[in-house]
Amino acid sequence: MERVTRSSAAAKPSPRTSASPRRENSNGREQQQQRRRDAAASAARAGRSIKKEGVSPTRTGQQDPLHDVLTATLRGLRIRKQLRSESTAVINSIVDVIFRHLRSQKDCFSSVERLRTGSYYENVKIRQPDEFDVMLAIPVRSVEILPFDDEGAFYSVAVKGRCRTHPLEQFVLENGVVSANEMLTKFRKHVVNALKKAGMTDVQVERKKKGCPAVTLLVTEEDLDIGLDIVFGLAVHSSWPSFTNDGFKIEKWLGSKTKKNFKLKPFYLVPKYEGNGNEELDGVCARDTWRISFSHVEKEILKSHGSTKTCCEVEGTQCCRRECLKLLKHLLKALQDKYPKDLPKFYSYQAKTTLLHACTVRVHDADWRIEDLAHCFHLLLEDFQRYLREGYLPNYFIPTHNLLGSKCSQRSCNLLADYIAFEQNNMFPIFFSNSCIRP
DNA sequence: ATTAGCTAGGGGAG
DNA sequence: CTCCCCTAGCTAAT
Repeated sequence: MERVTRSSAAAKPSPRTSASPRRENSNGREQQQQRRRDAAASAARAGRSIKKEGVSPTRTGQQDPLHDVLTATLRGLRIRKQLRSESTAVINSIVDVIFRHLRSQKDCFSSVERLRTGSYYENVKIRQPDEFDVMLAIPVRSVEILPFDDEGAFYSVAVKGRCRTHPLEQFVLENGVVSANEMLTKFRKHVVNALKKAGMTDVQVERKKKGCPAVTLLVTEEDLDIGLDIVFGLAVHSSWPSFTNDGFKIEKWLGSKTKKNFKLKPFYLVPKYEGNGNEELDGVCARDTWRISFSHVEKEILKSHGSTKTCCEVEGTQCCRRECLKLLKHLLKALQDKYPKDLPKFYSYQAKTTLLHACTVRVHDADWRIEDLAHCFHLLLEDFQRYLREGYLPNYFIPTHNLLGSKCSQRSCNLLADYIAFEQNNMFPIFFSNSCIRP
């Protein structure tokens, strides 16, 4: 464990409670901040004087080697500022070209809205700025949404009253449903045309993948390959499907007023299906169905994730919710790299969902203090292992939708749980393997 | 549509 | 470590 020692010596935990503000305009403000710094320092001293107890990571873990390991790991996961600048510049210019092109169309695509979603824009992207998700969604009203599967994840869309002037009319099939497949194909053509018109020949368009709601673009920037998912979607302005009624339990965490406001917002449907697309139900083909998405809500609650408004603000207490998610994502990725045969079908959305469930149970900011990172991460891993052993991880919004569904066998779930347990019990040796350390 | 003010986060200087 | 500055993204006023 020589490496652990070396690394923990290098990493000094720095509670953000003692971070200074950017500007200090007045003396009163300065004094106030000095008082806060003093308080933080004395709290840290008190923490250090508490004796270590028990086997699980201690709270107030400043003296805990595990805390140092995790802090050092998080440091290594940070995205370099320069890389960030370079990649956002190129990504933004591409998205801009596509967005403007769509807005200038004569069809329904002229009303698309741009939504930056996914981990990069949620500030939980790790290591490299190499994956971007942008959803371009058409707002729709007067449509009827019918569940396509038992779990409530997939839906078909029909235009109410078959009105001739409905913007989606050109994509309505004989059976009355709006064809996800045809809309995605048209969307794809628009994207390709936009890039061609702008002369962006260095942007590769990835082959269409069955059941994938995005046009994936590949950009090579210096020594970094960037994947840009342009996700197509419908923004449905009507009440959320009843399958959401037992999910999204944020009342105790973020409050019922917050929840009510979220439920006034639209939900999204993306052209996505499972299987080969030919399965039919009530005359609707799977390839013409949509999967529900709440990525706008996920982004917003990850950004303002505190039960108090001041969580993580300079004036407030610092929490480790996002840090826990970064670590879990990183652990999952590292294990997948190490055991590619065993763990093919896991993805970071499962990690995000695990965190959302954890926030729903451990609702207070005090349950996630940054000093308790090791303890909080420990609990999150316990949660994740429990879902894996049960073979059931409910979608945060649609609890009947199992994110460890058919594609994740119970065998691979158990294996992943075993690997996680081993890492947890051995100070995460995988965080010290070559692939996890930045040169 | 443009712009100014704000926050989160990286990182450089000392 | 502290202090300070920079950038990207977002929001709301104009």
